[in-house]
Amino acid sequence: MAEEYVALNFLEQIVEEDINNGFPKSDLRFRFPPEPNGYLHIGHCKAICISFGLGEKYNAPVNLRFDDTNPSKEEQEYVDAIQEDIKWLGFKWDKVCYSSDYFQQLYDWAIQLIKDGKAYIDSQSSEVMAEQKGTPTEPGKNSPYRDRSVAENLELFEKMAKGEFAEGVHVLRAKIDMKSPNMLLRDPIMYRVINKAHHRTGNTWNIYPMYDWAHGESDYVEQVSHSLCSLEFKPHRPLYEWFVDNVFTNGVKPKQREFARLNLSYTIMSKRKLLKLVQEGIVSGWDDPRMPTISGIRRRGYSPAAIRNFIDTVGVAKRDNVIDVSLLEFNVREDLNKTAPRVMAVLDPVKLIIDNYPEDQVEWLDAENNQEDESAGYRKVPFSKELYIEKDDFKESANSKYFRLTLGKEVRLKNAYIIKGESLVKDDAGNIIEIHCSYDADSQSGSGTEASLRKVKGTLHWVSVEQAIKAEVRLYDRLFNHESPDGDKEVDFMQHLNPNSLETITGYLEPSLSNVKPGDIFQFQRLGYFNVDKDSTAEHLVFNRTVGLRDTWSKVESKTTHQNQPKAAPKKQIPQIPALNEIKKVGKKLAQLPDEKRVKAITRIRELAKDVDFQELKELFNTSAKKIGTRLAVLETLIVLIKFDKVNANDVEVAAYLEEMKTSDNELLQESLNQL
RNA sequence: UGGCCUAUGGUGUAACUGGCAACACGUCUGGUUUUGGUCCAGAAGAGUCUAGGUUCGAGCCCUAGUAGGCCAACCA
Repeated sequence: MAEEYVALNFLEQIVEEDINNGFPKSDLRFRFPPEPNGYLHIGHCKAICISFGLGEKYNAPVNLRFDDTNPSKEEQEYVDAIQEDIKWLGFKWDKVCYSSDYFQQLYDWAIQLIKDGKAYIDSQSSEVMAEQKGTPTEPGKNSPYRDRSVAENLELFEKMAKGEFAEGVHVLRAKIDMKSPNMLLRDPIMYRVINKAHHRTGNTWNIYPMYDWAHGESDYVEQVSHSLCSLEFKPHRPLYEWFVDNVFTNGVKPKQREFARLNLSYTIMSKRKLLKLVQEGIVSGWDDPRMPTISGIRRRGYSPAAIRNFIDTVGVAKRDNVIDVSLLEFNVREDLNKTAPRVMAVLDPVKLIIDNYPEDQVEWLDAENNQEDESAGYRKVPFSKELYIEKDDFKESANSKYFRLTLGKEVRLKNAYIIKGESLVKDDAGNIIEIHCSYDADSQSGSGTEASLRKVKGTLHWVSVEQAIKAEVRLYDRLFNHESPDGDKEVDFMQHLNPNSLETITGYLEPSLSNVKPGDIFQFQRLGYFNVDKDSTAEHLVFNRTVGLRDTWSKVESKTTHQNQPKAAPKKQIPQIPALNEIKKVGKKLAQLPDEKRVKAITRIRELAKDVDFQELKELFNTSAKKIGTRLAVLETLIVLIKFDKVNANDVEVAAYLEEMKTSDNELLQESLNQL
């Protein structure tokens, strides 16, 4: 009977609660408010999915509103790109709006605030104003212009609007509270003079509203019910509400709520920094497939469904987070696996010659397009005496873990025959230039013969040398080789660029791929997903590697054969945490650990203990008796400090503590005490 | 030295008015497989930042700490 409870994120809970409190469902309205000063990136996808997702969930309208209040940074190019990106993600907005649509209304409201004595013209330099503003720990001081007469304010404001003043001479400020602990409430600027043409209003205005003034009022004009933004706007909320409250007459009063933005490991999200990559030519443009921009990941071959699933799985909450890129990649593979046709392509070729195959024969064999989707059907692939296979798929000698081609062993050629390695041709330098094999003519795939049903361990992909078509293949790797490229305060993010983020090679493809169009996506079997780049032409095909397949073999391989080689990818950086914190962490579960592990953990604690400050440790002296693990860790740490003469065992507090420990009947504690 | 926010396995998110901490990714086993992919079965991994308190009972409530984030642009 009871309705099944579905977990809601905290924003959905807020909406749900409002509805339960009588807010009419039909008044629900959301908005996505990008500033058109750059391209949207994967982080924006979260914001888009949240607001548009709520719109879909409650069948409520969602406005796309360009927050275009600063003509010195904003451009039409971005407006267009943003619309394209949102459409591509599959969302539909109710109206396209612009903050600039409300410039007149905002101006009128500003005049009203002046008349109400709630806003004034300040005529000081920005430096002086900044000084008067105080600091987070000291209150600010009132501007000498704070009590200008309404008439004078009105006159100056009108002249500002008409362009009679140069930039920086006067600003309009809200009269709130220069002593507020919230810096944003210390008489924030509402308008500044900017003598630049606006991409939509041209030269109509010489003053432009600041974000805080424009944003809440725009929400109110549009009757947005829930205005959702990222956490850094939390301190703006009181100001948002102050502005709305001071113009509100009727209708819906919009409500701002904040969520944690998305961060991705090995990625930067700052528009400013992304712009730098573009401007310095590190990448080919905003849509370079290595960029985290929506246009970049689109060009890379990521699908809208994959991205929406990804955003869904990361969830919405209020704490800072760093999502592992591998989760994004998982979602991409998951979606592409269902839809991408399979083809064969060899990217690092070596010639394979079938000695017992007729010289000039070409067979066109049936190949299944997608075993995940029966309706995808079959295609023909040419088979002949001379093929290419991947260099990696052959080893002269290998252990039993290696399922691929070696001399004397059989493997299956995908969609074709079973072959056996016979001999090699090498050049003077000892490089393998030809692998010779024999094939079992009765073993053709799908023929149903006894030979064809034989189990062989490995299956290789291949292409026929004669019919193969060449293509440029761009192999991408992460743009940065640091988990948090801009999280490092000492090192500039540019220092963390991965010099090998793009490798361009020539690949050999089966001929069915000769008629592909930009955007088409395939699985190159056993290699990964690849899509056709927009640079591709009929004469010169260009493929991007979207993402590799999950590769269990590389793990096995690096474990067995490459144990001594350093890892290609840098090890995950473990942030340095204070010794005592780690001791607490290790210590907590100490009592439950099996003996062997506990010995290890204690060794670790003893190492860390040297760096612990006694004053800090002391605070843990009154750990409750039942928390044996923590007590044990504290005791061990203390003993180390005593041994290093950093603490005197006869110190009153120490002695008392040790006495207390002696009264415990816990064996582990007693064991530790025996060290003394 | 101020204000605000946050703290749950390696990562991210759950746990509805307090009731045996769940799901996904990742990791590890095993099975299926003409992709070392997919799929299937299973396992390990946190006792919820610390110390107190309230309660029969706390991840949820209270207090005090600690750690991290945000806030002093005529940016958004």
